[in-house]
Amino acid sequence: MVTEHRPGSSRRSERSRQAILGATRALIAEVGYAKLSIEAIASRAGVGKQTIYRWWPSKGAVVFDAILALSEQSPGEPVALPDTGDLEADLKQVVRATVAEFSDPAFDAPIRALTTELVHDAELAALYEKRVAAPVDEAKKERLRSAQRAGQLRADADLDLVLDLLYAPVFRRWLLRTGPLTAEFADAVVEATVRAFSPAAG
Amino acid sequence: MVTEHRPGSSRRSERSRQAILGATRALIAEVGYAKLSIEAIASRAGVGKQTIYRWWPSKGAVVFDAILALSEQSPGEPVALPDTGDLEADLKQVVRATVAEFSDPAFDAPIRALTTELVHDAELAALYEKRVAAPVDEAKKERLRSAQRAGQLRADADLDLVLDLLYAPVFRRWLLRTGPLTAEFADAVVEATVRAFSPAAG
Amino acid sequence: MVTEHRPGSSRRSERSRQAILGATRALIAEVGYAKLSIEAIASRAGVGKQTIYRWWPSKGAVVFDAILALSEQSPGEPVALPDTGDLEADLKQVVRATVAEFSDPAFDAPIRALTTELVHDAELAALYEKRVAAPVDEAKKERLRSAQRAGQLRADADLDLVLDLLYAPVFRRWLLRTGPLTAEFADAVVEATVRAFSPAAG
Amino acid sequence: MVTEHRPGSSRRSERSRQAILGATRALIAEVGYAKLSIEAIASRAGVGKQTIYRWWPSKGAVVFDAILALSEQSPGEPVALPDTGDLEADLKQVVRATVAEFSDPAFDAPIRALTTELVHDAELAALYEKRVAAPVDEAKKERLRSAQRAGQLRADADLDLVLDLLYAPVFRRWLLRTGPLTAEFADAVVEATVRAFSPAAG
DNA sequence: TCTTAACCGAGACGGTACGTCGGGTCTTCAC
DNA sequence: GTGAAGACCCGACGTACCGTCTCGGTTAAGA
Repeated sequence: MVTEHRPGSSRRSERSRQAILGATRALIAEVGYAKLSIEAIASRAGVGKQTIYRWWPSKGAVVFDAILALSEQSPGEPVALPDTGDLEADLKQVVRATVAEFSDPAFDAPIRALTTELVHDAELAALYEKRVAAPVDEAKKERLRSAQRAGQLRADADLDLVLDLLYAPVFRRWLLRTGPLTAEFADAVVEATVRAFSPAAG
Repeated sequence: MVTEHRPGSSRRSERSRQAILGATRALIAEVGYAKLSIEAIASRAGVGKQTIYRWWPSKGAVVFDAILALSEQSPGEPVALPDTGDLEADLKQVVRATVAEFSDPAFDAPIRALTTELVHDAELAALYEKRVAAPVDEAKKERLRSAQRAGQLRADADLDLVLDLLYAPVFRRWLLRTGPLTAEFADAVVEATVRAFSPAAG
Repeated sequence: MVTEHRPGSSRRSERSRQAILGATRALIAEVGYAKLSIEAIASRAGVGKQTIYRWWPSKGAVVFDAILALSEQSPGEPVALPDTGDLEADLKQVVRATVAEFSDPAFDAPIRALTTELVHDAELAALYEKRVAAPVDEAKKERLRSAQRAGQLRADADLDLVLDLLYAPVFRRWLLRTGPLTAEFADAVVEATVRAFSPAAG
Repeated sequence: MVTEHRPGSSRRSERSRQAILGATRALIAEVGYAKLSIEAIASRAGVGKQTIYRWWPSKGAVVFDAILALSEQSPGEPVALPDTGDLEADLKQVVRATVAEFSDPAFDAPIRALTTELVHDAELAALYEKRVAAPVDEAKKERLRSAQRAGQLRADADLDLVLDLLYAPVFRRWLLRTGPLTAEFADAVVEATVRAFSPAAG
């Protein structure tokens, strides 16, 4: 993957590809990202090293695909967020979900690994933005636009900024462990953000 | 360092220590964090590898000290933030300064390196929190308390939350390159945050 | 080849066969025998690897055929040696020719390669003996028998021994570079051998 | 070795050196020269690969040293050949000994390996000539000179030529397996050679 | 004339070994 | 007596080839 993967169009072995991605996920969980080696992935997957080097340019790219293969959206199937009409309640639900995901030990190690890759590889980061983040962000913005139409959010609010205010604090507390990452914290962030962009204010 | 460094109290060679930290900084800038090696540091510093292993437990710890040695506060000398009486203006000044620092190419590579270490090493992260972040955060909170006393900020505002709202968006945009990191962005974040915790609101 | 090659009797592509043998000779000359690889032969010959593996059992066998294809006798056409009636002069001529062949740089590398194969592969050596050496040796012995009839050589001389005395010193000097390989040396070897088996002596 | 080995003068580990040479000899006997790998030598010797690469430039050089370490003369202790006064009998004894050595399966594989190296590496061949062959040849020539003084050998005989006639046939039969390698063959070669250079003849 | 099966170029695959880099430990020697 | 120098064992790197195995695409027998 990394670039598009076209099933059936090449002689690439789908069996090997899945074995590699699976072994990569297993090893990240077992030994951590820093001690992950191509050699161990190949061995665990029952695959020659060359088969990895043939299809991925770097260890980071393998990790990237291994993790994305888990969360990849079915193409064309748009992400949908709850829209009960109550913006604050809906946002609390999704931010709490994010907090819960970050708190799940099964996700922690791989996502840290992925994040490390993105920090040091701008190209990979751009690909991640395009393939994963953008669709999700668009869904979130759509919910915010719905709130704008309902008069629950300033009409002139910069939606990228709103998303930053909502998610960056959660992301940073998780990444750097600078404070407790709880549902209460999620709620407080949402409340503050909604307040900041309330039509009544200002 | 990492643990306390007591100048003069041991037989440790200060000359070697400085050479190692300097070589580390130079190499991070030259070859990047990923390709930084203890051997290269020792060779560049004109030092035996053992001299590094004797005093630091890991490569991360060396990098940590190398970067901290640059920004270390003189002990006992508290950080002071501007307090003109205008909270929003004062905050814009300090957040803009943060943005400027992140935008400086000379700081970018080493800070990314340090951040990567903190992400994967909770112990180092705690030390960083204690030695670097806490004093600065305390200074920022002091400015916020001053604003509370002046009636420019809600008296019951959770100051940790306020700091998260102020700094996390900047940090995340820098780390993941998810959007432009400009003075305008800094201003917008400050305005939104101040609005969220304005005494008039809610 | 190695075993018989029957042109026309199979679907084997003569074009591919020639391309493989030619590429093998070219590569032995270019990179030497030690660095010769099947992949390189296939690539140079514009041939799939399988086509080589289909028809030859080992790299040695390909090299063997590649070199033999150069020197192969037309079947049925016996080798003939000069027979002027003067044994010593005739032998000097053929041993000098052998020395000249060994001294030709174009022959040196391939013959060393072939010799290495024969040293380590008894089966190939037997085949070489049968296909190449035996006919030539028989021609040489015929000349010696002629000399016996002419009373220039002991009637009871062991002809295999005579040939060993004549050729082994030249072969060894060439292979191990233990001394100068000149026409004078060839002459000296012939003179000593003829003397050793002179009817007058003993 | 290969170049001089100066015990005690460097930090080189004699224990590792001996383990490597021993493992090399064992593996040549077990799997043959063609399948001998540096990796296997290192593993068997309980040594890092780098320790081999640090001290030897090639696999051939290791093999060379491994075999030479067996036959190396004590420096200063000259080789002595039998001198009973009967040249032919004495020569038969030493050539028979050579035949016996070649026939010993324990020597066959390693000496073939060494010979292959010498064929393809002129530098190594020169070193072998200087370190091993020359002293032995000199001893043989001394015996021949003794025979010259005793009137059993032509005074003007080229001793290098005599040695070639004596040893090359044995060497070639062994290397290429072109005929039986027996004590009778050794005797016949000696008899012919002695005859060729008999003072009475010519 | 039309199958049809062997042969072909191509190259992916699971592997072994290469020669190099660097990790962290341990020893030696010069200052 | 410290500390630079660097040898040591080890693990992993990324590459080259090994010999096997499909893949489609000719191509030449024989039906």
